[in-house]
Amino acid sequence: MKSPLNTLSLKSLEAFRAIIETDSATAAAKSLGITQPGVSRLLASFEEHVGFALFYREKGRLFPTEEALALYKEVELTLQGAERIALLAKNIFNSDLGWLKIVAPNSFIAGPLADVVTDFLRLHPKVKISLDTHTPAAARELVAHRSVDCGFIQLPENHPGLLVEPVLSGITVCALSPQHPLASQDQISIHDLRNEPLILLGKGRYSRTQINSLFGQANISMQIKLETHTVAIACSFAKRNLGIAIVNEMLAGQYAADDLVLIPLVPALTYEYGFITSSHAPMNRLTTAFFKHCLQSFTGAQ
Amino acid sequence: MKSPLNTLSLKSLEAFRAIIETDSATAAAKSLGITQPGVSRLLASFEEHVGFALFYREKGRLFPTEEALALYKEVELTLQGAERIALLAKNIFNSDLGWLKIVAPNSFIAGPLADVVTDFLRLHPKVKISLDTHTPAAARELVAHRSVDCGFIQLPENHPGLLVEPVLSGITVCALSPQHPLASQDQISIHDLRNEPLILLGKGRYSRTQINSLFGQANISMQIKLETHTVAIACSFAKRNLGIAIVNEMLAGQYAADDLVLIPLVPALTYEYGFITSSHAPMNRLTTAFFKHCLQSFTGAQ
DNA sequence: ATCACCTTATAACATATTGTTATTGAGTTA
DNA sequence: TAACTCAATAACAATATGTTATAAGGTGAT
Repeated sequence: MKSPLNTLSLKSLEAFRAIIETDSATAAAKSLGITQPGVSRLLASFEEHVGFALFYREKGRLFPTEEALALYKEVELTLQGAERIALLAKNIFNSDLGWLKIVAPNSFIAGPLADVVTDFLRLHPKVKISLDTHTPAAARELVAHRSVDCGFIQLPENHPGLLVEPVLSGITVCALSPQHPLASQDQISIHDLRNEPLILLGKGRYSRTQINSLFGQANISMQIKLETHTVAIACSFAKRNLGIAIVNEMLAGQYAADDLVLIPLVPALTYEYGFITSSHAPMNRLTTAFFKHCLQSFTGAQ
Repeated sequence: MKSPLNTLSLKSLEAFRAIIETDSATAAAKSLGITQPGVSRLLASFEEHVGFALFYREKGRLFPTEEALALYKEVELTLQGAERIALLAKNIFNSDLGWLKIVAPNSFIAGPLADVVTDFLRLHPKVKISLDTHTPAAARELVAHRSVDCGFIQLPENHPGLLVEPVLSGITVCALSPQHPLASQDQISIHDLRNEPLILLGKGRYSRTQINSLFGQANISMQIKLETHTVAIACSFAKRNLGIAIVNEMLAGQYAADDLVLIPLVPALTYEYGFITSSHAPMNRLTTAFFKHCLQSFTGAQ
């Protein structure tokens, strides 16, 4: 015998417990959903394992010995432990448990992610989520090093430690006050923007580069009135007619209202966001469930 | 599935724990004393039971998922529980554990039982014993009703609720002071006791009846000087030369010394003591162990 | 590149465990 | 006595668990 558990089995323990609790092998069999001879033999094998009789047989019935009653407590505890394992496994299987850490741009959280996360938490009531915002560079590292479970980031993205799944794309729009002369057009061309005061954001980022090169190719100089870092701020100044903000429609959508109109820019400039996880280990179940939920929400609701 | 434990087995749990702890299926196999394919399959069956992967396979090796680490704690606790069962069973098997309740006459405890109990406690260090004295009638009932585990009682005994095993017999002796004229004889006949002041005990008990009928048959009247209830008291008066005490040698042996001699009475009158337990249920292991120990001590040492 | 040496997984098979049904024997009850 | 209940056992089927042999992939040293 290498280990004291070699011949011990959970079934024997269950049978033993059931006999103690029902005072009969026949009743135990019923409660376990097996037949009486099965219970008799499971008991015999447990008795053989411990090396002494657990019940004395009298008048064709079973009566627990003192030893059996002494063992019963421990057996009960162990079986409860085993049941906890099964329950925990079930919760994990249903992704009903855990702490999901997500990193995403602030405006992405306030915009497309808000409803998705809300729904996900409703579907998995015991799950906790932490949502943080960092610079794209920091976000990449946090995800790659698995300090967080997943993130959303603007594409393209080719960090070697990341797995990237495109999840959402949107167009670039001009956000402007209804009072603005261009506000009645159903699209705004790049040429319309010549000499218009602009509100731009994301200096140094890919999307900004795209805009820059668009103007460059059309040989139009940009009249930058204000540079900022968030879509919310850009929109709030556009609303005050300080100029025209060039923003991601997906993120600006939440600010469109009576005092702010969004008009597509031509030529179209698409933004694409990706779901990122570490390539060093596969997604855990909760992250996988969240990813699927995102795909469904984004493609279904789009 | 009637129960969540249906396909769960301790072996799977052990394999899972061993893999987590050794970081490899090969090492786990070694630590479990089985082969690596066996471990692989036990793991596969556990993964099938929980319904999701517990390790991800990369570069031909196993790496635990977050889910596996979450389960590990519970698994560890449950296996420790199972090991406690095995340990407890072993202790019970060795009769190393428990509380043994014994009832016996006071002089029997102080006499033959003293060394036996001492030895037994040395052999089973974790065992606790309670030793009580009651009237024979009370002792019978206590044992029969299983308020105590066993007892010693003078035979014959035919209470229907008792199992009786004779364990010890001894002869009747006269206890007297060395100054007494009869003290130099190597035996004392019943006729020698005519007109001798006697110290007798156990009025109404079987052994006293025996003595009475012995004198009756020899047509000798008894000169009873003192009646008492314990051998110790009878001997202490005999020591003071108040008279001759007629006592059980087995019980009086402990008082024999320079100032008290024990001389066999003829015709011989034997005392017999029995070990009694309840006939309503078999002896538990500890009681059985104690009984065997008594038999060995009494027959071996006699 | 090739070789030796790791790893894990799988196939094929032997044995043990765990379930089944049918039956027996013992005890209780009408 | 007949009808019932309970536990044990035999005989068998299915499953679990072990084995050995082998495959497939990664690592590291020639």
